[in-house]
Amino acid sequence: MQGLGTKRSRQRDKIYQVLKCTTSHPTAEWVHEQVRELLPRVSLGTIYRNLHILTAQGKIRELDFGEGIHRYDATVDQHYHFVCERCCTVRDLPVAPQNDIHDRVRDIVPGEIKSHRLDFFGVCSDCLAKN
Amino acid sequence: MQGLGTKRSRQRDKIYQVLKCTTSHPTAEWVHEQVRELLPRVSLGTIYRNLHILTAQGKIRELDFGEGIHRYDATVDQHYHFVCERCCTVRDLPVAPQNDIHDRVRDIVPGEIKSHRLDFFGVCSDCLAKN
DNA sequence: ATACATGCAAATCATTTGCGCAGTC
DNA sequence: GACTGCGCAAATGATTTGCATGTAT
Repeated sequence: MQGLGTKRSRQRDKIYQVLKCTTSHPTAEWVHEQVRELLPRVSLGTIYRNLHILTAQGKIRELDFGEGIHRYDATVDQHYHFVCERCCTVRDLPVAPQNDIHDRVRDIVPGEIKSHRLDFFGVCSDCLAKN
Repeated sequence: MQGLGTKRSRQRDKIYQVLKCTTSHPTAEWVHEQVRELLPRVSLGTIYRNLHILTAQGKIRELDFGEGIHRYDATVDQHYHFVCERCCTVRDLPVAPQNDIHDRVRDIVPGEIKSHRLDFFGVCSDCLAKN
């Protein structure tokens, strides 16, 4: 017994590649559809299993914006998100971590802050243009 | 037909009261247990239906910290949260909205920012004390 | 050869919904 | 009395898991 994710598989390789090659933040379902084009018999179970393995390996990140559906992101360095409330697209924001924010709340936090999560919500330029 | 939430019910009143009287951010399950002590026959379905009605009325807020379970909060003005990674307790942080943060990313956001969400993660003082 | 990975189908788990009855206005 | 809300049980939808078989090392 060596552990999960120790042996390669065509399925996992493809799943990772799909995530690497998109700037959207897909759902497991969408990844499934993409992988299916190369490997028509992949099951959703395999997609989920591998998304978890890749997450555990730190190669991808699992996101959740409170719609009950997980999304996945191959950009693993800390970054923020901008969520369009109209089309639900999620975009990465290339900003350095604003860790000075911790100072603003340190006094009132009953404990030790390790990290934070910052998401912005609004309407993206695409949707603005459609008005 | 006047719409949902137009007629009062003992169940909804109690659900709201339970949320008002706790500083924790309970799950629907926990609310169910509490309400059950007064009304032993309430169903989980009723809890969910009313949590949605109260949310729609703006009397409570539905939260989600990415564990697949919703949590509810009777504090509806904008505020931040501190989540203890060890005991999963969620605490409100009494800080004014830091809307100047918008300025830091406005240039790089492809659209119009309307709001943001900021959560801090770490270890709460209770858990720190247990070491 | 051995342990990990897959496909499939069945199982979970939180949440939602349809329905007939009960409560509120 | 009309319409909303309830309890119950069945349905849903995303995700997980058991199992027999396939595959990488």
